[in-house]
Amino acid sequence: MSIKYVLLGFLAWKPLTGYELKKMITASPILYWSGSNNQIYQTLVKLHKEGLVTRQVEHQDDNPPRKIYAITAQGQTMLTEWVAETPPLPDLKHPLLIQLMWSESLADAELQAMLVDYEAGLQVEVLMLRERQTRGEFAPDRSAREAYLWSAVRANWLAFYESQLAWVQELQRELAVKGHTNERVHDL
Amino acid sequence: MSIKYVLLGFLAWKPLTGYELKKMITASPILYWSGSNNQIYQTLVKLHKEGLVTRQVEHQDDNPPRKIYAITAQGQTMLTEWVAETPPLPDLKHPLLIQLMWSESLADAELQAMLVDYEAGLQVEVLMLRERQTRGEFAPDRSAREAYLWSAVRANWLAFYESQLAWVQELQRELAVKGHTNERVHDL
DNA sequence: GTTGCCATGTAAGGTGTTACATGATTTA
DNA sequence: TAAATCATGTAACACCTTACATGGCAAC
Repeated sequence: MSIKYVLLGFLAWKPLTGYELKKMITASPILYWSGSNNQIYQTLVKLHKEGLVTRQVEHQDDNPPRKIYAITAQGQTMLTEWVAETPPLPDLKHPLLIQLMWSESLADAELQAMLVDYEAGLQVEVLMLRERQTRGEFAPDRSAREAYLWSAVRANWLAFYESQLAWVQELQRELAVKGHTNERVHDL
Repeated sequence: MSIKYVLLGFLAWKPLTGYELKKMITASPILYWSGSNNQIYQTLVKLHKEGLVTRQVEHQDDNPPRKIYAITAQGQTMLTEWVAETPPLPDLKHPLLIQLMWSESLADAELQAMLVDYEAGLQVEVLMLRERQTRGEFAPDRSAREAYLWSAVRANWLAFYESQLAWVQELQRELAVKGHTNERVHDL
Protein backbone atom coordinates (compact mmCIF):
# COMPACT_ATOMS: atom_id res chain seq x y z
CA MET A 1 0.00 0.00 0.00
CA SER A 2 1.28 3.40 -0.81
CA ILE A 3 0.56 6.83 0.56
CA LYS A 4 -1.66 7.64 -2.38
CA TYR A 5 -4.80 6.25 -0.79
CA VAL A 6 -4.26 8.06 2.45
CA LEU A 7 -4.17 11.33 0.57
CA LEU A 8 -7.37 10.37 -1.22
CA GLY A 9 -8.91 9.43 2.12
CA PHE A 10 -8.18 12.82 3.61
CA LEU A 11 -9.36 14.65 0.50
CA ALA A 12 -12.59 12.65 0.49
CA TRP A 13 -13.19 14.13 3.89
CA LYS A 14 -12.46 17.71 2.81
CA PRO A 15 -10.25 19.75 0.47
CA LEU A 16 -6.76 20.35 1.80
CA THR A 17 -3.36 21.66 0.80
CA GLY A 18 -0.17 19.62 0.61
CA TYR A 19 1.09 21.35 3.68
CA GLU A 20 -1.97 20.46 5.71
CA LEU A 21 -1.83 16.86 4.54
CA LYS A 22 1.80 16.69 5.51
CA LYS A 23 1.12 17.92 9.02
CA MET A 24 -1.65 15.41 9.58
CA ILE A 25 0.32 12.48 8.28
CA THR A 26 3.37 13.40 10.31
CA ALA A 27 1.26 13.81 13.43
CA SER A 28 -0.34 10.37 13.28
CA PRO A 29 1.73 7.35 14.29
CA ILE A 30 -0.72 5.04 12.55
CA LEU A 31 -0.07 6.66 9.19
CA TYR A 32 3.37 5.23 9.02
CA TRP A 33 5.07 7.48 6.51
CA SER A 34 7.52 10.20 7.38
CA GLY A 35 5.31 12.64 5.51
CA SER A 36 8.27 14.15 3.75
CA ASN A 37 7.66 17.00 1.34
CA ASN A 38 8.97 15.01 -1.54
CA GLN A 39 6.54 12.21 -1.07
CA ILE A 40 3.46 14.31 -0.57
CA TYR A 41 3.93 17.04 -3.14
CA GLN A 42 5.02 14.59 -5.82
CA THR A 43 2.19 12.20 -5.11
CA LEU A 44 -0.31 15.06 -5.30
CA VAL A 45 1.04 16.03 -8.72
CA LYS A 46 0.62 12.43 -9.85
CA LEU A 47 -2.91 12.18 -8.48
CA HIS A 48 -3.74 15.40 -10.27
CA LYS A 49 -2.36 14.10 -13.57
CA GLU A 50 -4.41 10.93 -13.15
CA GLY A 51 -7.53 12.98 -12.63
CA LEU A 52 -8.19 11.68 -9.13
CA VAL A 53 -8.01 15.12 -7.54
CA THR A 54 -8.55 18.71 -8.62
CA ARG A 55 -6.20 21.53 -7.80
CA GLN A 56 -7.22 25.08 -7.06
CA VAL A 57 -4.50 27.69 -6.70
CA GLU A 58 -5.08 30.51 -4.25
CA HIS A 59 -2.65 33.40 -4.47
CA GLN A 60 -1.26 35.06 -1.39
CA ASP A 61 0.86 38.19 -1.04
CA ASP A 62 3.29 37.04 1.64
CA ASN A 63 3.52 33.27 1.20
CA PRO A 64 3.75 30.97 -1.82
CA PRO A 65 0.35 30.27 -3.40
CA ARG A 66 -1.71 27.64 -1.59
CA LYS A 67 -2.72 24.72 -3.76
CA ILE A 68 -5.95 23.30 -2.54
CA TYR A 69 -6.68 19.75 -3.60
CA ALA A 70 -10.10 18.13 -3.70
CA ILE A 71 -11.15 14.61 -4.65
CA THR A 72 -12.94 13.90 -7.95
CA ALA A 73 -15.66 11.31 -8.60
CA GLN A 74 -12.98 9.12 -10.16
CA GLY A 75 -10.82 9.52 -7.08
CA GLN A 76 -13.73 8.62 -4.86
CA THR A 77 -14.28 5.46 -6.87
CA MET A 78 -10.64 4.42 -6.46
CA LEU A 79 -10.78 5.11 -2.77
CA THR A 80 -13.91 3.04 -2.32
CA GLU A 81 -12.39 0.15 -4.26
CA TRP A 82 -9.33 0.31 -2.09
CA VAL A 83 -11.10 0.27 1.27
CA ALA A 84 -13.16 -2.73 0.13
CA GLU A 85 -10.01 -4.78 -0.51
CA THR A 86 -8.85 -7.27 2.10
CA PRO A 87 -5.77 -5.60 3.57
CA PRO A 88 -2.51 -7.47 4.14
CA LEU A 89 -1.76 -8.56 7.68
CA PRO A 90 0.03 -6.08 9.93
CA ASP A 91 3.72 -5.86 9.31
CA LEU A 92 5.70 -5.68 12.50
CA LYS A 93 9.36 -4.66 12.62
CA HIS A 94 10.61 -5.32 16.08
CA PRO A 95 14.35 -4.68 16.42
CA LEU A 96 14.34 -5.50 20.13
CA LEU A 97 13.30 -9.07 19.45
CA ILE A 98 16.08 -9.51 16.92
CA GLN A 99 18.66 -8.09 19.27
CA LEU A 100 17.49 -10.40 22.03
CA MET A 101 17.88 -13.35 19.70
CA TRP A 102 21.55 -12.52 19.23
CA SER A 103 22.39 -11.13 22.66
CA GLU A 104 24.36 -14.20 23.76
CA SER A 105 27.62 -12.24 23.91
CA LEU A 106 26.20 -9.69 26.37
CA ALA A 107 26.83 -9.93 30.10
CA ASP A 108 23.67 -10.11 32.22
CA ALA A 109 24.21 -6.57 33.48
CA GLU A 110 24.58 -5.18 29.95
CA LEU A 111 21.41 -6.90 28.86
CA GLN A 112 19.57 -5.53 31.89
CA ALA A 113 20.79 -2.01 31.18
CA MET A 114 19.58 -2.23 27.61
CA LEU A 115 16.16 -3.44 28.72
CA VAL A 116 15.84 -0.66 31.28
CA ASP A 117 16.51 1.96 28.60
CA TYR A 118 14.15 0.33 26.20
CA GLU A 119 11.40 0.17 28.78
CA ALA A 120 11.84 3.88 29.51
CA GLY A 121 11.32 4.70 25.83
CA LEU A 122 8.18 2.59 25.74
CA GLN A 123 6.85 4.29 28.87
CA VAL A 124 7.13 7.67 27.19
CA GLU A 125 5.40 6.42 24.08
CA VAL A 126 2.52 4.91 26.05
CA LEU A 127 2.02 8.11 28.04
CA MET A 128 1.92 10.17 24.87
CA LEU A 129 -0.59 7.87 23.25
CA ARG A 130 -2.80 7.79 26.35
CA GLU A 131 -2.82 11.54 26.51
CA ARG A 132 -3.87 11.74 22.90
CA GLN A 133 -6.59 9.22 23.54
CA THR A 134 -8.10 11.41 26.26
CA ARG A 135 -7.65 14.66 24.38
CA GLY A 136 -9.74 13.07 21.65
CA GLU A 137 -7.76 14.45 18.69
CA PHE A 138 -9.13 15.25 15.30
CA ALA A 139 -11.48 12.83 13.56
CA PRO A 140 -13.75 13.32 10.55
CA ASP A 141 -16.79 12.16 12.51
CA ARG A 142 -19.11 11.97 9.53
CA SER A 143 -21.20 9.15 10.98
CA ALA A 144 -21.58 7.18 14.19
CA ARG A 145 -19.85 4.28 12.53
CA GLU A 146 -16.86 6.37 11.52
CA ALA A 147 -16.50 7.81 15.00
CA TYR A 148 -16.62 4.33 16.47
CA LEU A 149 -14.06 3.01 14.00
CA TRP A 150 -11.62 5.80 14.72
CA SER A 151 -11.82 5.20 18.43
CA ALA A 152 -11.40 1.46 17.93
CA VAL A 153 -8.36 2.03 15.74
CA ARG A 154 -6.76 4.28 18.32
CA ALA A 155 -7.49 1.76 21.04
CA ASN A 156 -5.83 -0.96 18.99
CA TRP A 157 -2.72 1.13 18.63
CA LEU A 158 -2.48 1.98 22.29
CA ALA A 159 -3.11 -1.60 23.34
CA PHE A 160 -0.18 -2.73 21.24
CA TYR A 161 2.30 -0.48 23.05
CA GLU A 162 0.80 -1.28 26.43
CA SER A 163 1.17 -4.99 25.81
CA GLN A 164 4.75 -4.48 24.70
CA LEU A 165 5.44 -2.62 27.91
CA ALA A 166 3.97 -5.39 30.01
CA TRP A 167 6.03 -7.91 28.11
CA VAL A 168 9.40 -6.19 28.68
CA GLN A 169 8.61 -5.79 32.36
CA GLU A 170 7.77 -9.45 32.68
CA LEU A 171 10.92 -10.35 30.75
CA GLN A 172 13.09 -8.39 33.15
CA ARG A 173 11.47 -10.04 36.14
CA GLU A 174 12.02 -13.49 34.69
CA LEU A 175 15.63 -12.79 33.83
CA ALA A 176 16.32 -11.54 37.35
CA VAL A 177 14.40 -14.09 39.35
CA LYS A 178 14.62 -17.31 37.47
CA GLY A 179 18.35 -17.17 37.18
CA HIS A 180 18.44 -17.35 33.40
CA THR A 181 21.93 -15.97 33.52
CA ASN A 182 24.91 -16.02 31.27
CA GLU A 183 28.54 -15.70 32.28
CA ARG A 184 30.04 -14.92 28.93
CA VAL A 185 32.38 -17.80 28.21
CA HIS A 186 33.03 -16.31 24.80
CA ASP A 187 36.06 -15.47 22.75
CA LEU A 188 35.57 -11.76 23.03
CA MET B 1 18.81 -1.37 11.60
CA SER B 2 19.93 -3.25 8.58
CA ILE B 3 20.23 -6.90 7.73
CA LYS B 4 23.96 -6.79 8.29
CA TYR B 5 23.74 -7.52 11.99
CA VAL B 6 21.39 -10.43 11.53
CA LEU B 7 23.93 -12.05 9.24
CA LEU B 8 26.62 -11.45 11.85
CA GLY B 9 24.32 -12.88 14.51
CA PHE B 10 23.85 -16.12 12.58
CA LEU B 11 27.54 -16.38 11.73
CA ALA B 12 28.46 -15.85 15.38
CA TRP B 13 26.46 -18.96 16.04
CA LYS B 14 28.12 -21.02 13.31
CA PRO B 15 29.61 -20.71 9.81
CA LEU B 16 27.02 -20.71 7.03
CA THR B 17 26.64 -20.10 3.32
CA GLY B 18 24.61 -17.29 1.75
CA TYR B 19 22.06 -19.81 0.67
CA GLU B 20 21.59 -21.17 4.16
CA LEU B 21 21.32 -17.67 5.60
CA LYS B 22 18.74 -16.82 3.01
CA LYS B 23 16.60 -19.81 3.89
CA MET B 24 16.67 -19.04 7.58
CA ILE B 25 15.83 -15.39 7.14
CA THR B 26 13.00 -16.14 4.77
CA ALA B 27 11.62 -18.75 7.12
CA SER B 28 11.41 -16.50 10.16
CA PRO B 29 8.63 -13.92 10.32
CA ILE B 30 10.49 -12.02 13.01
CA LEU B 31 13.44 -11.38 10.73
CA TYR B 32 11.43 -9.04 8.62
CA TRP B 33 13.35 -8.98 5.37
CA SER B 34 12.30 -10.77 2.23
CA GLY B 35 15.69 -12.45 2.21
CA SER B 36 16.17 -11.70 -1.46
CA ASN B 37 19.37 -12.92 -3.09
CA ASN B 38 20.43 -9.43 -3.90
CA GLN B 39 20.35 -8.30 -0.32
CA ILE B 40 22.11 -11.27 1.19
CA TYR B 41 24.84 -11.97 -1.31
CA GLN B 42 25.72 -8.30 -1.66
CA THR B 43 25.76 -7.74 2.08
CA LEU B 44 28.02 -10.73 2.57
CA VAL B 45 30.46 -9.32 0.04
CA LYS B 46 30.46 -6.04 1.92
CA LEU B 47 30.96 -7.71 5.29
CA HIS B 48 33.85 -9.64 3.80
CA LYS B 49 35.47 -6.48 2.46
CA GLU B 50 35.11 -4.86 5.87
CA GLY B 51 36.85 -7.81 7.48
CA LEU B 52 33.89 -8.75 9.65
CA VAL B 53 33.59 -12.24 8.16
CA THR B 54 35.88 -14.72 6.47
CA ARG B 55 34.98 -16.58 3.30
CA GLN B 56 35.97 -20.12 2.49
CA VAL B 57 35.17 -21.46 -0.97
CA GLU B 58 34.34 -25.13 -1.29
CA HIS B 59 34.24 -26.50 -4.82
CA GLN B 60 31.58 -28.91 -5.95
CA ASP B 61 31.21 -30.86 -9.19
CA ASP B 62 27.51 -30.44 -9.82
CA ASN B 63 26.59 -27.13 -8.17
CA PRO B 64 28.24 -23.73 -7.98
CA PRO B 65 30.95 -23.54 -5.30
CA ARG B 66 29.65 -23.06 -1.78
CA LYS B 67 31.01 -20.00 -0.04
CA ILE B 68 31.11 -20.57 3.65
CA TYR B 69 31.21 -17.47 5.79
CA ALA B 70 32.42 -17.27 9.38
CA ILE B 71 32.59 -14.34 11.78
CA THR B 72 35.90 -12.70 12.69
CA ALA B 73 36.92 -11.21 16.04
CA GLN B 74 36.21 -7.79 14.57
CA GLY B 75 32.78 -8.94 13.47
CA GLN B 76 32.08 -10.34 16.91
CA THR B 77 32.97 -6.97 18.43
CA MET B 78 30.58 -5.13 16.12
CA LEU B 79 27.84 -7.60 16.89
CA THR B 80 28.31 -7.21 20.63
CA GLU B 81 28.25 -3.43 20.33
CA TRP B 82 25.06 -3.64 18.36
CA VAL B 83 23.15 -5.88 20.75
CA ALA B 84 24.10 -3.59 23.64
CA GLU B 85 22.45 -0.59 21.94
CA THR B 86 18.97 0.45 22.99
CA PRO B 87 16.84 -0.60 20.04
CA PRO B 88 14.22 1.66 18.49
CA LEU B 89 10.60 1.00 19.39
CA PRO B 90 8.73 -1.53 17.29
CA ASP B 91 7.53 -0.20 13.99
CA LEU B 92 4.03 -1.31 13.15
CA LYS B 93 2.54 -1.00 9.68
CA HIS B 94 -1.10 -1.84 9.94
CA PRO B 95 -2.96 -1.30 6.66
CA LEU B 96 -6.25 -2.55 8.11
CA LEU B 97 -6.35 0.33 10.58
CA ILE B 98 -5.78 2.85 7.81
CA GLN B 99 -8.47 1.35 5.64
CA LEU B 100 -10.91 1.41 8.54
CA MET B 101 -10.16 5.08 9.07
CA TRP B 102 -11.28 5.83 5.51
CA SER B 103 -14.01 3.25 5.07
CA GLU B 104 -16.84 5.75 5.32
CA SER B 105 -17.88 5.16 1.71
CA LEU B 106 -18.38 1.43 2.25
CA ALA B 107 -21.80 -0.07 2.90
CA ASP B 108 -22.08 -2.00 6.15
CA ALA B 109 -22.22 -5.31 4.27
CA GLU B 110 -19.07 -4.52 2.30
CA LEU B 111 -17.19 -3.61 5.46
CA GLN B 112 -18.35 -6.81 7.11
CA ALA B 113 -17.22 -8.87 4.14
CA MET B 114 -13.80 -7.27 4.25
CA LEU B 115 -13.44 -7.97 7.95
CA VAL B 116 -14.49 -11.59 7.52
CA ASP B 117 -11.78 -12.11 4.91
CA TYR B 118 -9.22 -10.35 7.00
CA GLU B 119 -10.07 -12.42 10.04
CA ALA B 120 -9.68 -15.60 8.02
CA GLY B 121 -6.16 -14.57 7.03
CA LEU B 122 -5.27 -13.85 10.63
CA GLN B 123 -6.65 -17.22 11.72
CA VAL B 124 -4.32 -18.97 9.31
CA GLU B 125 -1.36 -16.97 10.52
CA VAL B 126 -2.09 -17.70 14.16
CA LEU B 127 -2.45 -21.42 13.51
CA MET B 128 0.87 -21.50 11.67
CA LEU B 129 2.65 -19.66 14.45
CA ARG B 130 1.13 -21.88 17.14
CA GLU B 131 2.23 -24.96 15.30
CA ARG B 132 5.75 -23.64 15.06
CA GLN B 133 5.70 -22.84 18.75
CA THR B 134 4.89 -26.44 19.61
CA ARG B 135 7.28 -27.94 17.07
CA GLY B 136 9.99 -25.97 18.81
CA GLU B 137 11.89 -24.93 15.67
CA PHE B 138 15.57 -24.30 15.40
CA ALA B 139 17.34 -22.24 18.08
CA PRO B 140 21.05 -21.87 18.83
CA ASP B 141 20.52 -22.92 22.44
CA ARG B 142 24.02 -22.03 23.60
CA SER B 143 22.91 -21.20 27.15
CA ALA B 144 19.85 -21.36 29.37
CA ARG B 145 19.44 -17.63 28.95
CA GLU B 146 19.51 -17.82 25.18
CA ALA B 147 16.95 -20.61 25.13
CA TYR B 148 14.69 -18.61 27.40
CA LEU B 149 15.05 -15.46 25.29
CA TRP B 150 14.20 -17.26 22.08
CA SER B 151 11.06 -18.73 23.59
CA ALA B 152 10.07 -15.34 25.01
CA VAL B 153 10.59 -13.71 21.63
CA ARG B 154 8.44 -16.29 19.90
CA ALA B 155 5.75 -15.88 22.54
CA ASN B 156 5.76 -12.11 22.00
CA TRP B 157 5.25 -12.61 18.29
CA LEU B 158 2.43 -15.08 18.68
CA ALA B 159 0.70 -12.93 21.31
CA PHE B 160 0.65 -10.03 18.90
CA TYR B 161 -1.26 -11.92 16.25
CA GLU B 162 -3.58 -13.48 18.80
CA SER B 163 -4.45 -10.09 20.21
CA GLN B 164 -5.07 -8.78 16.71
CA LEU B 165 -7.42 -11.66 16.08
CA ALA B 166 -9.34 -10.99 19.28
CA TRP B 167 -9.59 -7.33 18.34
CA VAL B 168 -11.09 -7.92 14.89
CA GLN B 169 -13.58 -10.36 16.33
CA GLU B 170 -14.65 -7.87 18.94
CA LEU B 171 -14.86 -5.16 16.30
CA GLN B 172 -17.22 -7.24 14.20
CA ARG B 173 -19.43 -7.96 17.19
CA GLU B 174 -19.61 -4.29 18.08
CA LEU B 175 -20.41 -3.26 14.53
CA ALA B 176 -23.20 -5.82 14.30
CA VAL B 177 -24.76 -5.41 17.73
CA LYS B 178 -24.37 -1.84 18.67
CA GLY B 179 -25.86 -0.56 15.46
CA HIS B 180 -22.89 1.49 14.43
CA THR B 181 -24.18 1.46 10.90
CA ASN B 182 -23.80 3.59 7.88
CA GLU B 183 -26.28 3.97 5.03
CA ARG B 184 -23.99 5.52 2.46
CA VAL B 185 -25.50 8.92 1.76
CA HIS B 186 -22.56 9.65 -0.48
CA ASP B 187 -22.10 11.03 -3.96
CA LEU B 188 -20.85 7.78 -5.37
C1' DG C 1 17.43 38.03 17.45
C1' DT C 2 16.72 33.28 16.93
C1' DT C 3 13.31 29.97 16.62
C1' DG C 4 9.02 28.41 14.57
C1' DC C 5 5.10 28.59 11.28
C1' DC C 6 3.37 28.98 6.62
C1' DA C 7 3.97 26.98 1.97
C1' DT C 8 6.19 25.28 -1.70
C1' DG C 9 9.58 22.63 -3.92
C1' DT C 10 14.41 19.81 -5.45
C1' DA C 11 18.34 16.49 -5.02
C1' DA C 12 20.59 12.56 -3.59
C1' DG C 13 20.71 8.41 -1.51
C1' DG C 14 19.43 4.13 1.07
C1' DT C 15 17.04 -0.04 1.49
C1' DG C 16 14.46 -3.41 -0.07
C1' DT C 17 11.43 -5.69 -3.75
C1' DT C 18 10.41 -8.49 -7.88
C1' DA C 19 11.98 -10.59 -11.67
C1' DC C 20 15.53 -12.55 -14.57
C1' DA C 21 19.43 -15.89 -15.38
C1' DT C 22 22.12 -20.41 -15.08
C1' DG C 23 22.42 -25.42 -14.52
C1' DA C 24 22.60 -29.91 -12.40
C1' DT C 25 19.95 -33.16 -9.37
C1' DT C 26 16.09 -35.00 -7.07
C1' DT C 27 11.10 -35.72 -6.20
C1' DA C 28 6.06 -36.12 -7.48
C1' DT D 1 7.47 -33.84 -17.42
C1' DA D 2 6.93 -30.44 -14.31
C1' DA D 3 8.40 -28.66 -10.11
C1' DA D 4 11.46 -28.18 -6.24
C1' DT D 5 16.23 -28.03 -4.12
C1' DC D 6 20.93 -26.54 -4.27
C1' DA D 7 23.79 -22.40 -5.10
C1' DT D 8 25.13 -18.43 -7.01
C1' DG D 9 24.48 -14.00 -9.05
C1' DT D 10 22.51 -9.41 -11.91
C1' DA D 11 19.15 -5.63 -13.28
C1' DA D 12 15.58 -2.54 -12.75
C1' DC D 13 12.81 -0.21 -10.02
C1' DA D 14 9.55 1.25 -6.20
C1' DC D 15 9.28 3.60 -2.20
C1' DC D 16 10.68 6.30 1.29
C1' DT D 17 14.18 9.20 3.93
C1' DT D 18 17.25 13.04 4.99
C1' DA D 19 18.85 17.16 3.78
C1' DC D 20 18.88 21.38 1.09
C1' DA D 21 16.58 25.73 -0.59
C1' DT D 22 13.54 30.03 -0.42
C1' DG D 23 11.26 33.86 2.06
C1' DG D 24 8.06 36.51 4.66
C1' DC D 25 5.80 36.95 9.21
C1' DA D 26 4.90 36.26 14.13
C1' DA D 27 6.21 35.10 18.77
C1' DC D 28 9.21 34.73 22.81
